Amino acid sequence: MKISGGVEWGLHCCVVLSGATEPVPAAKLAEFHDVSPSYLAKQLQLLSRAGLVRSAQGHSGGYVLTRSAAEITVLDVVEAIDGAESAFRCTEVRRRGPMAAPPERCTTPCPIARVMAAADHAWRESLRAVTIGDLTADVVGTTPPETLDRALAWLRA
Amino acid sequence: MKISGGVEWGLHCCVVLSGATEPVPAAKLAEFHDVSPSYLAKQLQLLSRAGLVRSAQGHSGGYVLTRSAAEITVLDVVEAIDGAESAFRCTEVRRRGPMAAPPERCTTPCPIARVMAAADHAWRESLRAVTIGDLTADVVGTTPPETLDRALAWLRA
DNA sequence: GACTTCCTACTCGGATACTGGCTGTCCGAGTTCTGAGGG
DNA sequence: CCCTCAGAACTCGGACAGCCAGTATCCGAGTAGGAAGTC
Repeated sequence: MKISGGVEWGLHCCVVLSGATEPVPAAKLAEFHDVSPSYLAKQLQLLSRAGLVRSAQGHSGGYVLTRSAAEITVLDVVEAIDGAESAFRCTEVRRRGPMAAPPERCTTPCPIARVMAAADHAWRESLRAVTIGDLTADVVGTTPPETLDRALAWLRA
Repeated sequence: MKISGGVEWGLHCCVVLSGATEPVPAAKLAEFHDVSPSYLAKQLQLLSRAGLVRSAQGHSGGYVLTRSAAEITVLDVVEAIDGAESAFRCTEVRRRGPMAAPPERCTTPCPIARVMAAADHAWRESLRAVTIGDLTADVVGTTPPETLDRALAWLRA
């Protein structure tokens, strides 16, 4: 099991966007994080489709958050990029083979699927409890103000 | 993000093994679940390497649980087959690019990595709370005794 | 000087190749049971 | 009747191809800003 690497990029981009006041182009975000511009563009498109960011075309265009960073959870970003379906998919093994369970016995989900679904739920709830605003506050609280100003100035330039 | 399909097979096999009294060959487990024998053998090898099952070779050999089903957690099986490392891997994006954080500022993990690690921990704890014995008890409690007997007899034959 | 027009440059968006890991398969090494043969 | 031994069948274990999702990339469509020209 491996989560898409684009999730990390998307989260970093959201944190950066939460501090910016003007639209930030994808190319600038890519250079800021030193990652592939083309591939990062794909992740930003996913964020755009999910309605987390809005894109502005043309000169001085770029990406902006559609709502306050405190209103965007980490889970929103993860699901936008990595998909919302559970990592575990029950293939209904119990209905196969010589001892296949009859359909009338399968009204409730397989116990295994239930356990995996519960774990998946716990994972998602944990991610839902944290917002991009929380992440930004953490970064702001542990970084010298002059460094933050330099970064914002670099983004503007 | 997608979990290996072998995890589901491994869990089903552990439940079956918890009810068997004699070693069960991989081929029989595969036929019981109607899955590829060769591929299931691979998953059973992983369980064997993790020390969850013990293999017996030769005539009337097969696999047996090494300890009581109540002593084997679902997490044990998942980690044996899917690996124990976290699904999220921090690539230390903050240390790259023109605004790279200096090493002395990276004594604590990146906030993003911390959030993902916490979610991963919640997921694992949820899986650790359930044992194979719990799963077996669920199956036994919701299946007619005669069906259970037929299944055990089929395994023996 | 102000307005209109056009043009350029910049932006995103979707369509297109490539790669690593999961999926699926195979054959060889080792062990246990069985049966025959001899004492 | 018991023991020994050889054979055969069955088991696991690791090594070998195939396929799909994720990775990485590119070029075209569309738009905002700016400069030039005109009134």
